[in-house]
Amino acid sequence: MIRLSFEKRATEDLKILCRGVEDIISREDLQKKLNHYYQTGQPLIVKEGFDPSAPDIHLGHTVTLRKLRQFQVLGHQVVFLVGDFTGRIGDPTGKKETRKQLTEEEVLVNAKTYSDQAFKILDPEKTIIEFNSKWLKNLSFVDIIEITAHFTVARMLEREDFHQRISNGKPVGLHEFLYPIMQAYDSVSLGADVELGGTDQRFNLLMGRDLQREFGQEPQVVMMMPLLEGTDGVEKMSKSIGNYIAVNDPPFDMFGKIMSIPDSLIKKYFILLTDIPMNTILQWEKDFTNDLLHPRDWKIILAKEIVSIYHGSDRANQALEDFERAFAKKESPEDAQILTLTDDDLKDEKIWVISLLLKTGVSHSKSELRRLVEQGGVYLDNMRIADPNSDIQIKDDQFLRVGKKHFFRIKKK
RNA sequence: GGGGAGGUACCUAAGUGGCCAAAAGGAGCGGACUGUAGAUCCGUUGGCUGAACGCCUUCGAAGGUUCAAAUCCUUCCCUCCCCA
Repeated sequence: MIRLSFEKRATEDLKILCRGVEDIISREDLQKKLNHYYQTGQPLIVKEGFDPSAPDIHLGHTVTLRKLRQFQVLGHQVVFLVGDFTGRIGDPTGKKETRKQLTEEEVLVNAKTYSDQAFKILDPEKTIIEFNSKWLKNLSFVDIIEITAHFTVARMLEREDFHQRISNGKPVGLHEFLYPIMQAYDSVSLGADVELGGTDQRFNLLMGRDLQREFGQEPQVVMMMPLLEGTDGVEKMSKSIGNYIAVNDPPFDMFGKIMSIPDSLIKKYFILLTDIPMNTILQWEKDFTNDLLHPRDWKIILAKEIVSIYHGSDRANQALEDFERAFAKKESPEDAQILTLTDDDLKDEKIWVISLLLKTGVSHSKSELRRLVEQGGVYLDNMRIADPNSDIQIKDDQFLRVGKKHFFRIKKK
C-alpha cells in the first residue's frame, strides 16, 4: 500500500515539474530519480548556474527559478551555483568582448544582490549557495587535460553556436570550448541529479551528462525551459536589449511593461510566470480565441497576477488603478516616480525644459531630449510642451510625462 | 611560414579625395491610430552650444601627404578564408 503510493506520488510530482518545460532528458530518468527519492528519502540535488556579472534578475530568470522552487516544495535540495569562475570566460555568444575580470569582492557583492532577488522566489532555507571557483580554481593543467580528453573537437563543434560562427566566418576562441566543459565539471563536483537551464543551454547541459558518466556518476536529468521573450515579443528577455521586466521594478512600471507585451505572449507568460492552474489558462485561451475575452482584459489579469507575486496584491491593485488613470483617463498615476526640485534648480520658480528632463534621468543627452520635446513627447499636467527653449513655471505636485512610459510627480523642496 | 579577403554608427551594409555626421535596410525613439498590443502611416536617431545649417568628436589604432581624408601613403593591431 505504502510502496504503491511512492510511485504514484512520484508520478504526480513529475506532472507538476513538467509544466512549461520545453524539453527534458529524460522523463524516464527523472521518474526513476523521483521514485528513488520516495523510497529512500534522499532528496535530489537540483542545480542551476548563474552568471554573477549581471546583478539584476528579471522575469526571464524567474522561469527556471520558479521551476527550482517547485523542486524545493517537493522536498528537494536546490543548489544555487554562482559561476564566479566561469563568468571570467563568459558563455560564448560571439560578439561579446572579453569580460573584465571581477574581483572577489565584486563577485560576492553581485552574488549577494543576485541571491537576495532570487529569494523572492526560492526558499532560502532550502537553498545552498555555491561558487564554482571552489573546485575550478584549484585544477592543474594536468587535471584540465584529463577532463578535456573526454571530449572531441567534433563533439564541441556540434554546438550550434560554434558551428554557426564558424560557417559565418566569425572567430571562435579556443578558451570558449572550456566553458561548457567547466559547467559539466560543476555537475560532477556537485553530483547533480538535475540541472536546469534554458533551451539555449542544451549543449552545456548535455555535456554535464557525458562527463558525469565518464566519472562514474549517474547522469543528471536535464530540464530545459523555454526562453522568455521580452516586452518586444521577439528577442529573449535581456537587460542589454532593454526589453526586460525586473523583479525589482516598482509595481506601476512592472504592470505597464507587462501590459505592453504582444498578445501572442500572454499564454506563455501565464504558464511560465504564474501559478494559475493550467486548465484555467486553457479556458482563457479558448475564450480569447472566441472573442469572449478581450486581450487587454486578459493581460490585466496577467499583470495583476505577476505584480502580486513580487509586490503583494494591494500594490498590484494600486498599479492597476494607476494604469487605468494614466492610460485610459490620461491622468497622473498615483505611484509615479517622485522628482524633487530644489531652489537651486529654479530661477523665479522657472526651469528650462531640457534641464528638467535631464533631472529625470530618462536620457543624458540634451540633443536627444531636445528632439523628444520637438516631437511632442513631453507633457506637463497633460499640456504638451513642444518648444525646447521654453522655461516652465513649476508648481508643487505637477505631473510630468516623458515619452510613452515615464511618469514623474514633481515635488519642490 | 606562404597567399588572399576584410575591420564604417546599436546591427547589416554603401561610400575609394571635397556635395560625408557619413546612403539604404533592420532595430530604437517620438507622433497619429489603438488596448502603453499588433498592423499601418509620418517624423527622428553622434555630441555640445538656450540651436546657428556654429563648434567638437567619430569610419580598427597611431603617424604622414593635402587647402581638404572614411577615402591616398607608412607602421601597427585584429578577424576570416585557402595552402603548408
